[in-house]
Amino acid sequence: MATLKDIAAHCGVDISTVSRVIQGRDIRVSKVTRAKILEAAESLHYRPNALARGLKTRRSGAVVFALSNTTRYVYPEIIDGAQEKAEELGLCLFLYCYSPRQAAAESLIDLSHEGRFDGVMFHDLPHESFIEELRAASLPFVSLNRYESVGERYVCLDDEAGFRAQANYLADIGHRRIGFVGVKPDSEISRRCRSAFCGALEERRITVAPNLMFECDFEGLDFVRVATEIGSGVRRPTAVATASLATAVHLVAALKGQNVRVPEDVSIIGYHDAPMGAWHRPALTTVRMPFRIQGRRAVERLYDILNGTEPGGEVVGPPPEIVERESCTPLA
Amino acid sequence: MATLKDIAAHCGVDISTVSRVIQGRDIRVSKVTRAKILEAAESLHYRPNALARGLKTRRSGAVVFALSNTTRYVYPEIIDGAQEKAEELGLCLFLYCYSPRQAAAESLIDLSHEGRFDGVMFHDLPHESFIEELRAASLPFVSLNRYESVGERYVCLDDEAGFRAQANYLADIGHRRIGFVGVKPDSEISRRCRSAFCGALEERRITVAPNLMFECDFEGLDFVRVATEIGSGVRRPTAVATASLATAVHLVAALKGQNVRVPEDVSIIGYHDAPMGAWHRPALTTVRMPFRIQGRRAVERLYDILNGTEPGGEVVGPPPEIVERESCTPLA
DNA sequence: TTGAAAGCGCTAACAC
DNA sequence: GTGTTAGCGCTTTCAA
Repeated sequence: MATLKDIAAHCGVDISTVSRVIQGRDIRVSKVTRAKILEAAESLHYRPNALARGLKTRRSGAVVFALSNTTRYVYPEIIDGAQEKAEELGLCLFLYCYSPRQAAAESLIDLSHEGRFDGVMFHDLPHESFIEELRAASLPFVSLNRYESVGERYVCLDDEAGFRAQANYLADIGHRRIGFVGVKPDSEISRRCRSAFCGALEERRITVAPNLMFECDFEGLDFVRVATEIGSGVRRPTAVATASLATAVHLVAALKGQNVRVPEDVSIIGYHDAPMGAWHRPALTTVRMPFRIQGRRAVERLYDILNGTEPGGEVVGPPPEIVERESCTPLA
Repeated sequence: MATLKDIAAHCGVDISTVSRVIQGRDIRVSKVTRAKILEAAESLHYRPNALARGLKTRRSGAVVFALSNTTRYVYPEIIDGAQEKAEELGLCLFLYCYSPRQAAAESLIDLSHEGRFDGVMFHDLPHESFIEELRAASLPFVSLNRYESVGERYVCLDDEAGFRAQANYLADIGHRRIGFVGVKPDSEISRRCRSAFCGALEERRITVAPNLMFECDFEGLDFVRVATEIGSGVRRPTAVATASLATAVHLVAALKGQNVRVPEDVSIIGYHDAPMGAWHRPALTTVRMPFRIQGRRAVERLYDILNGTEPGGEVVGPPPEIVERESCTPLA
């Protein structure tokens, strides 16, 4: 690999001059010298050595998106947005998948202390003390989920608006007996989603019956139970909203097992969109949230934090949008 | 962060002595000194600076798993195995998600030239010239898919055995009119899978009718077409094998749209296993492949390559295993 | 068994 | 506008 020294030798100048030109932020270099250096760098395929640079500047120039499981439907869009912004800012974006064997915060802190990256963004909180440990270690972070403990360090979606949109859509197309399948019992986010959903319906004088409020443990097989209760109830709902796309997929499958047809017998609306939503049969009506933009903003904010600015927490737009497909049908 | 210098000062020895002890591979240090140093390192929470070390050794100590899309069902298991082995070897494993905007090989090569990682493993080939470009750039790599162009640098699964097992299972439980839904038309791997599957059946004097051989484009909605052909054919198959778990999921959904029940009307067997297989209704019978071990071996081999040994290409065991669930039923 | 010293490639004062 | 210089934290050869 070519180094500054090579370019300097090639151009008959000092490496400090080359360094200035390569960094591009210094005008105290003559046009001629600059052009000569740039040309040499190009032809020698020069790439600055991130290790040497980082050793000097105490910055690796890399940021990490930490996650426990790659397969969530929403990740590709977040990652793509994040990657796009990272390219624009000259940062290197890696994903880091902490394993069940590790204490997530600890392994991230260790890695950052080794100088492997400068900051981290994440969606899930792998364990209770996660945020506090990052904070105690002064590891710059951005949360993609709003949690009370996060303070100002979040870039999140407007889930209140999302669930209100979901509720209003069902009401708009005539549904009155409505169910809701949330996720992750007892989390703050779970509560927030539920109350936004129910609140929007209440404004329209629609109440969600307690026996139609569910919370599904993703890891288990609770969908079967939910589907049974939905399918066999005396007053079956005409529509059910779910708090994720995957939940909708599983619910439809489980309902099928109960001989409940979607959308003929019951309409299902998901939350978040992904290719699966369109592939699925019936294609899933859902609420589209701006994940790509969230990814972009998260990296941008991490960049700001690394540079000493710390603007307040942020809710990214644009507003949620209903994607109408096959799984919801108006109530005649 | 504590440095070697801090520890040296703390113990009243030279930093070179500390360096030897920290690396752990040098016996030319007295027991007493060693213990003292180790204790100091512990209490100061010393972490070697990967940038400084890498600058000197010309090794970053990081390897990358490159992929285009995180959501594939098989990745978590590969990643977990890879991560596990990386921990054992003292390597740092990052995922790198190349974007559609970039030339994948080029961006990986650039990053490696910056010294950000030493080698790369990957499952998919993002573009035709990928391998050749990596090779031309002398970037160490391991492919998780066997391709002719890869040479010896692969660690792959025994898909021939997998598809034979799949075929034999269906035959064992009495099916004779059998269909097959492959993926990715015209790829080498697609051809290999198909011929292994058909070959195993032919040995039992079962022929797969040409109109029951499908290749589904994942991105499109071909599943509906396939399901229609399967469902409406005069001689409907009693069982259909698919080349992925996701294919099985989509196929079941699409068949449902044709009022074809699984497994009552037709048995479906997937390929590869993942949590989705158990969650799905009907739960999916499938062929379990040793992905975790593949991930482990890939990192191990990358490590070997980085250290100058280049053993031959490798097919990892143990042999495939049929996971019997609900989607297949014996033919009476 | 331990220390001295050079240098990996780069940045950033500072001097000219 | 350009060069000189010191040093980031570490490894490794050589000498003691």
